Order: sequence, then structure tokens, then C-alpha cells
Amino acid sequence: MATPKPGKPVRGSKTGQPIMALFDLLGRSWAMGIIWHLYRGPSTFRKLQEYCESISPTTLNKRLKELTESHLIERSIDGYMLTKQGKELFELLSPLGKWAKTWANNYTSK
Amino acid sequence: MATPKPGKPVRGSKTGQPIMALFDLLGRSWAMGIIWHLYRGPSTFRKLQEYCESISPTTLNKRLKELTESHLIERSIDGYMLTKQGKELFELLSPLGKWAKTWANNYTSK
DNA sequence: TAGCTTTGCTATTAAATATGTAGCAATTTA
DNA sequence: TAAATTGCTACATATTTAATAGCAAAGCTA
Repeated sequence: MATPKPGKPVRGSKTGQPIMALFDLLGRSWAMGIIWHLYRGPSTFRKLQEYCESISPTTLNKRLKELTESHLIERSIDGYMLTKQGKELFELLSPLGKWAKTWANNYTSK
Repeated sequence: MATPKPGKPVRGSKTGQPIMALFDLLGRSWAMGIIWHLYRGPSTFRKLQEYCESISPTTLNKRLKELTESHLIERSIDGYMLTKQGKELFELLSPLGKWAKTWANNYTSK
């Protein structure tokens, strides 16, 4: 499957509306988890595999390529790391962490 | 596949960390798109199918069940709609729309 | 510098998900 | 009361993801 690009047809939008292209990209397995982990700092392929517990190398490699093509991550001497844009995106996603905790509480009480 | 629940093993976390449970839930195809569309107001099953362009009824139904179990959407006389929690979540996701536009610009210029 | 380890993958097969299409029972509308 | 709409389900197929093995290249290590 091709890397979703704004302006091209993606899941959710034939005209490739940016938000839908983003959802297509982030909606693939592990994509958000990878970004989440990389915010802590650069990481090698093998370290990412450990962090992401059960990710298969095939899938990890695919996600890394997609995120690289999308300018959200890049390779450095220390391994994969977030780009400036990638960090920006993380900062938008980050409030979800807090929200998820209250969601979890609410959940268990029901 | 079971609906991901915080506290239970999910993709990305054996202990079911809330953020990972959320990513597992939102990371399934169309999940974020459905929330996005429902923010405009309640919608029937068929309307959602139209909005989501190419979603199959099988997948839509599955997503709707998962999101309902997760207390993010509920049914009303007017169709499916976001719960209070669902709206909160949308509001956290909403900044992504703006970000995605600048991301798209950056993209096409490269 | 020969051997051992680590890293970043690829290949292959199997399992899980998503799609596409048809269609049906239960309302709602005309 | 016939026709249309809605909310699905069934089933076959296609696409994604996972699991496992393992290999080439680079970096130690003795």
C-alpha cells in the first residue's frame, strides 16, 4: 500500500484532504506508537522493536519508510528520530495521554 | 478482534496503558474519520457510509460497536452521535486539522 | 585479523482485517 | 398498502499485519 499523501486519494477522501491523509497515515498499526516513543529521543531499529513489544520487523520497516516519506521522522547517526514537523505533531498528540487516563478511569468504573 | 480496553493487553502495550489502548482503538481504519464526521452532528448509518466514501458496511458496523463500547459514541433518535467524552476527544484531535494543512503545503513544495 | 556480536533489515508463510456485493427484515413515507 | 429507506448480516475476496527465520554489513574483541 502506498504512503498516503495529501492531495492524492486516501482512505477517507478521494481528493486527499490533508486531515484524511493524516488519519490514513496515523491510523496504520503502530504509527502513533512509534511517534510517541521517538519523542523520548532517537532510537535504533532494534530498540524500537523492543519498545513496541510485539511489532514485527516487516511492519516496523514499512511504518518507518512511510513516516520518513512523510517527513515526520528521519535517520541520524543515533538512529531514527523525529523531524521538527514530527515533534510538532507529537505535541498536538500529547494531550491525548492525559485524556486517555481519565477515559480509562471512567471506563473501569462502568 | 476485541475492542481495546485500557488495563487489558492491547496492540502496543501488554499492560494496556491508556494511551496505547486509545491508539489501538483510534488506529483502526475509519475510527478517527467517524469521530471527525460525527462532530458535525448526529448521523445515520447510511449517511456515515456516504461521508466515509468507501467504507464497507461490515467495517462501519464494527467500528460503531467498538466506539460505542468505548463510550465515545451512542445512539439517539437522530442516529449515532458523539458522547460528552467523544466530543472532548474530538476537541483534542481538532488541532490536527490545521496542522495537516501546513503539513500538506510543506509536502507539495518538496 | 579472525571470529563473535549487534544491527537493520528481507523473505516467506500464515493469520487477522478490511472490502465489495448482495440482500433481507424492520421501520418510515407516500 | 405499496414503495422507499434504514440498519444491518452473509459471504467471498483482497489487503494488511504478524511470526519466524535468517542474512549481509558494520563494529568490537582478542
